[in-house]
Amino acid sequence: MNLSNSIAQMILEMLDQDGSTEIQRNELAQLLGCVPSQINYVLHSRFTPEQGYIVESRRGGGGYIRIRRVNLDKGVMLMHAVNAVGSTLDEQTCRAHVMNLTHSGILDETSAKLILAATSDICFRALPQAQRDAVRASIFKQLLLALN
Amino acid sequence: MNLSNSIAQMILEMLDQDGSTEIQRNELAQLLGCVPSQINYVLHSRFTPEQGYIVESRRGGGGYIRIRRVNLDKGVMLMHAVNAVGSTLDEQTCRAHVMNLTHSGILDETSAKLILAATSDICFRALPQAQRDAVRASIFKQLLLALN
DNA sequence: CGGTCAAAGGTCAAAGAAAGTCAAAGTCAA
DNA sequence: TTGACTTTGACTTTCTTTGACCTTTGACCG
Repeated sequence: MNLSNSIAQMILEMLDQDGSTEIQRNELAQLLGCVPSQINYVLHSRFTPEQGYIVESRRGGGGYIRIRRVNLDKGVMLMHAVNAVGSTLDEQTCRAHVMNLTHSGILDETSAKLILAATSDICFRALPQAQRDAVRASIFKQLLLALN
Repeated sequence: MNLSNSIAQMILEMLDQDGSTEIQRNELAQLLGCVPSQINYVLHSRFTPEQGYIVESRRGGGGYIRIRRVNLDKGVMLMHAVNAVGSTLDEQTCRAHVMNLTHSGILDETSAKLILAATSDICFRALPQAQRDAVRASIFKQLLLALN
């Protein structure tokens, strides 16, 4: 097997722990007996966002390269939720959806808070009961679409 | 971990007490076994006003360096925006508010997108014109409050 | 007073430590 | 043989560490 594949596999193994790992470029290169920039090549060819990875790094003393696996089907999950909502949506069901997405790691805390705030019944005091759930459904769907 | 991070962490811990701390540059440097100007470096790279800190100091005998965490008046700015909105809010004005808060660094990109989505006219198709601006005002305020 | 001095803290530039870029050379399968 | 993928290494950029030198402040002394 070629060098790049070995490096990729090694990184994959490190990711298996918890979907995230931090490496020292030079150290890893030495361990593998390759040139440091080889690591960059592997990262660019096999750990791209399209392939579901986020790579962050820092230069200088104490520098590092952090690689995280992200949930590739974020878009899919969001669309799923959008499609599950009909033309009306009551507050309880909406909350359930948000919790679901949060647990799946698709919504961060702030986004979840915002969505809950925008779909809370408090916002619709001015409206007759009949219309509240319709507006909530619209807003919820728009919000999810905005995140896509 | 590198020296600068250790220093920063130590300062952060001191700040945890009450959001404000006073250090002696030389003393701290000696404690950490580093050169005193290293402290300045950390202060300049990690405790800037942009990052929500105010650093004051005094030279000479009995000199000191005081570091305070400021609220970057996020709360204040948000409340300001909330108060600026009456019982109705048209889409244009709303957009202006969002842009404003984004520029001030109070809203990140995702939050801004979500707020725009939730207050967009598309969400209120089911409502008569008269009610749209009222609901938008409610939602916008709820959103800002949620961020506080 | 005004001057002097020691005790802080401040500045800056050079050296060091990572990581990033890029283009040239090598490999390999179709 | 060619084109895509790999490998290498020289050079660049960014962040950190260090040390020499500068400025400010307050106390003390004549």
